[in-house]
Amino acid sequence: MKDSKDEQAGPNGVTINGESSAKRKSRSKSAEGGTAAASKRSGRSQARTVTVVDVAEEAGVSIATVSNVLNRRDVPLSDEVIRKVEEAAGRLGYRKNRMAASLSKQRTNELGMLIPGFDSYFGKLAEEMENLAHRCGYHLSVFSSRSNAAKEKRHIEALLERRVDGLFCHGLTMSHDSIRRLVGSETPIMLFNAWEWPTDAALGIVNLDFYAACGQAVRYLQEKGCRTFVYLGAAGAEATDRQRRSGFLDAAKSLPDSVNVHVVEMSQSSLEEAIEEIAGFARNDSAGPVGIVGFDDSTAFRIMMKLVEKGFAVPEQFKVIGINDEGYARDCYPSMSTFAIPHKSQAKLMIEWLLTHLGEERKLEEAGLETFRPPAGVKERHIPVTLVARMSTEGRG
DNA sequence: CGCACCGCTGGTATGCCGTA
DNA sequence: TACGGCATACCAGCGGTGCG
Repeated sequence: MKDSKDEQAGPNGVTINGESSAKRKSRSKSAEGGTAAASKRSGRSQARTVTVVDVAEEAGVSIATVSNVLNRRDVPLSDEVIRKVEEAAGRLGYRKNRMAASLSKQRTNELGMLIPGFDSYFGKLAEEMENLAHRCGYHLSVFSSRSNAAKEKRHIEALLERRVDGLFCHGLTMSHDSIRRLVGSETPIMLFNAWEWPTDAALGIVNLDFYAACGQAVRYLQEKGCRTFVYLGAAGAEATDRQRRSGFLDAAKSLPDSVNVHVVEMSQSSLEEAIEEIAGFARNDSAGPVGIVGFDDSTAFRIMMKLVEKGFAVPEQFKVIGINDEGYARDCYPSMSTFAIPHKSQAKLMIEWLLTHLGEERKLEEAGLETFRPPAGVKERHIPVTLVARMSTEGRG
């Protein structure tokens, strides 16, 4: 569909010298009873930017018609008027004043997003979200907080001061009560990767299902002949770790009693100490290979490389699975099995959920997206992640 | 002097009514 | 039907005014 708003943008700083008659007319009312401050302000704008008033005058139509042409294509308009307004806007280099429009509509068409950092998965997710938001006529501002509660508060305050129409936040470091007090009820907030968060803290929560993934990893390793299972924990990551750890441990409970299950706390021991401990499992526990599930790719990768360096065989003695599907998991040798994160479907669901809530069904449709209304009472959705099997569990083919 | 209150300002969107 | 014209709302800050 043709979008006049995209075409009318002119060179920045295009100005009109001297006032239009419509402008003079509208100003004259206040100027008569005007204050000193008012005349000072009007004197300041010797060169001002192009407004709808100028476009209306240039096109020979009313301001209402300009507004209708540029914003409301559903009102009856002749092709001739549309053409005249679009040409006038183009000639003058008219650029919509978002601040004024927001003031009038009580909508800024701005969305805010808070992520822990721009690296790997979060960067990809933010980029996808920005693309989708743009397609729907929204602008997305993304801030990174490095999981620092004070920084989170500062960024959220800044976004709320900009009157964003909605917020996307990862599982924050700040308390649930703090975010509720901070955001209030006026601004809808979508949480993502917010495990263990109460569902009433947000409009909705979109979580990646790492619990199921870690359970799947255990069963998959069992099928591959593993009799010893190790989870490489990152206790410092709190809820993120707890979700993966409980998925691993709960799945391990359903394994036969003869298997051995261990958790190695990576944050509490050096890499050498961790390798020593893990190597011990291979010697002591069983004749089968040891299955290792890492908290993430980075953790799994460091352990796998160290095992190879020490002369252990991957995947014959140790089978390793990470989480995140970082580029190096594919490119290293042996290539590492991992879980791919469907950041595109996660981003799509979050945008669709929030914009449906904002009543933007039409924009979603125009952008080729769908509306999303969760069933009554449902406020949390899980996005499944996909196992990508590679050499570290499958062998060298 | 300090304070409270009022009116005005910026630019746009939109509803309603009038008119050709 | 296809416009024009007008009024109003939106928000935050500033200046003016009146009062104690």
